[in-house]
Amino acid sequence: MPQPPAQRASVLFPMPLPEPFDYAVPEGVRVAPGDHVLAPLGKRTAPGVVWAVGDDDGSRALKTLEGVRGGPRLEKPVRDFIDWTARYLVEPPGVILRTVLRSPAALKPSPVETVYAPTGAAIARLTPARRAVLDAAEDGPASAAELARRAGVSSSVVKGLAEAGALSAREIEIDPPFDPPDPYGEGLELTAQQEQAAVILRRLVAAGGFQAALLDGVTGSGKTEVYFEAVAELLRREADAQVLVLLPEIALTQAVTKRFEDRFGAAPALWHSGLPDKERRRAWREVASGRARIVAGARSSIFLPLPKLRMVVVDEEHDPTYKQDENLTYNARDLAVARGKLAGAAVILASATPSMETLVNAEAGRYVQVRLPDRVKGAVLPEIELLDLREYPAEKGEWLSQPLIDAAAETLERGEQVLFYLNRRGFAPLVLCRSCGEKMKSPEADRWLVEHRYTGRLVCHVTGFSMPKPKHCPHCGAEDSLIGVGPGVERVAEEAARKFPDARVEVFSSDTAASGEAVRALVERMEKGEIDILVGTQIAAKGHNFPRLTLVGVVDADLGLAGGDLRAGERTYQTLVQAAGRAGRADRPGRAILQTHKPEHEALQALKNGDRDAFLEAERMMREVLKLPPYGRLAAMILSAPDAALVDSAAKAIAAAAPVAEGVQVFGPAEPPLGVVRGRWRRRFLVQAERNVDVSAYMRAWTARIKPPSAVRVSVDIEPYSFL
DNA sequence: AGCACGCCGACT
DNA sequence: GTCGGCGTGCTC
Repeated sequence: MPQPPAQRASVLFPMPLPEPFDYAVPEGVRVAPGDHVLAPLGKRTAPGVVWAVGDDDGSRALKTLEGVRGGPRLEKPVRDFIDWTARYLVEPPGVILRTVLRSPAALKPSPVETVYAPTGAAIARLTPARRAVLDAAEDGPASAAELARRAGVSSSVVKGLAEAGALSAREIEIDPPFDPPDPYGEGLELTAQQEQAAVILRRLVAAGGFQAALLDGVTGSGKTEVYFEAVAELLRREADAQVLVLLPEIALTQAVTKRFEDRFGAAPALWHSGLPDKERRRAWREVASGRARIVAGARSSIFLPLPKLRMVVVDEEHDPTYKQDENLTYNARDLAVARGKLAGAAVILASATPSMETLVNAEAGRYVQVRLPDRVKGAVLPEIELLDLREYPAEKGEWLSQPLIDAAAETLERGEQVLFYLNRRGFAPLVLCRSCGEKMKSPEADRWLVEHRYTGRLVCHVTGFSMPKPKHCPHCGAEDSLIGVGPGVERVAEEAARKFPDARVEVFSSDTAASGEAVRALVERMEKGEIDILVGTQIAAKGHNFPRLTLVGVVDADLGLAGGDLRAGERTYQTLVQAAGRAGRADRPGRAILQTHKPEHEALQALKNGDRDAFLEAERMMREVLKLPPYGRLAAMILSAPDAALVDSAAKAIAAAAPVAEGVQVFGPAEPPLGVVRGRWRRRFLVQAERNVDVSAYMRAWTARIKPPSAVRVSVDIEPYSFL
């Protein structure tokens, strides 16, 4: 009998190796691409995933696979996405695989636990201890330890009852599947306009395959209800289809989960980077096995291996938190579109203030455009007023001007809530000496130290450096001469508490809500009306729905209009629209008051007149002339090393190795605004290319030509947001 | 990522 | 004389 040819398997490891490695497949073993295997790697055995299978041509002596692990196979669209993302982000594919395999424990089946329930059988010797356990078991099946705890006895009593036949033992999965969604449930009644939008999206789902759509609707227009209709349509059509809903990290609150429950009768599988191990394991396994149908998560969930992905929703698609800047740099919104293409899934990008990138794609006809210009249920867009601070200056040392204070007083009297928005953490953005004029600077970055009064410290918001506020000026030695200048949220909160002594005032910033959990708690207290005045940074301006919030006061609308960030104008506009959009989402009319020194600025005028198009047109022209995204492409290369001489010599060599290519310009090396971060000196190159240039390919070619010393770290950022 | 090899400083 | 620091290089 002829021997079948020996098989060879290429295995990708979740490590920064340049490519998959080849292994011989043992006789009698069958593997397919996507299978999880164990393979010898150097002196150890490492887990990996089969990337390709072929005949072993014997051209190279291969080691042999050590075993096949169980676990849900990574399907072709997921593997394709890993390969595509690796090339796009200029990373080894194993690095992307590693982020996909975020819960190694999830490859094993769910651990089980034995639970006991009463059988009702009579029992000969019913001691008090046994009686107590049987009573406790009436409350529902539970483990031996749990029953013993409830009954206040030892767990051996439970075992005894099980042997005597009064309790029956059953194994249950500790990680239970998620309840299936019911696509036939009643949604909220749609307005005519929402129904029109829903029809377009349903048709898009019915057509099947990849298509991206922009769902462009003002705050409060009911975008969620509309895309829920598309989700329901999909789940009705395809019995095993999966949906991924991306949300800004901050939006993963009780309120959002509840909306899914109300519509589909079941909570979605939730995913974010802070998930505890047990929940992470459960969610990953259920998602990867295809059992979880609706997954809602933060940006990292774009890497979940959904085998039957048919729809991706990116809610608040313009939100800058979709861009991850640390470790692996990626923009989940961009990856979502690519993933939809590879998986043949519909992609819905929803926003009240779409990014320029998405708008241009929609207008060029690459995305279907769906508009929702009105708010629902009679809720109207807040009236936006510009308050000229030159005309109504605040009192000296204060930041709220009289008309804003009056408006807040009226709002509180009606039992409604106020948000004062100021995108500045801490108490005062600058600390100086009254006696000699010395300004307190961060030791490692060219930044002022910010006074935080709650902690009594001076903090650098860039490096994280902090020190207690000194009693004496470090320059001239004068005592108690250091004073904070300018407003931060803490100082405005202090002022609000002074003006409204009976109001419950709280600060909402990354200092007072450091974890996702703390954010959720604060949002819930605001929803319940346990806070009267919220003084918040950016973090407070994102997609929450506070029905009793009817006044938003923007303390300094000019902040962010200046500065070198290419998206500063766009982002200021988006943030102010979002902040203003907080007001009056339910049936109460809202008001937004923007304090400004430049009421004539085009961004503010556009806001006031509700004229988004005028603002966008100005922004678009600027980008087009400067060949900035989406009219051009950007990439950055960032070097860092423990000393300046090393990073400079490496930068020189790397600059010399930059390939010459048509339509590509390389700027740098430049010392970035944050020249030194955590003891590492940094240098930065910026690559600007024509729209038709494959900037990832350019960066791959460049990085392949350099071999910097190992102490120098090199990272690539495709379409950078931050220029620090 | 691991893990080994390798070449310079303080210890029994 | 050795133990061990982490810089460098390799893993099919």
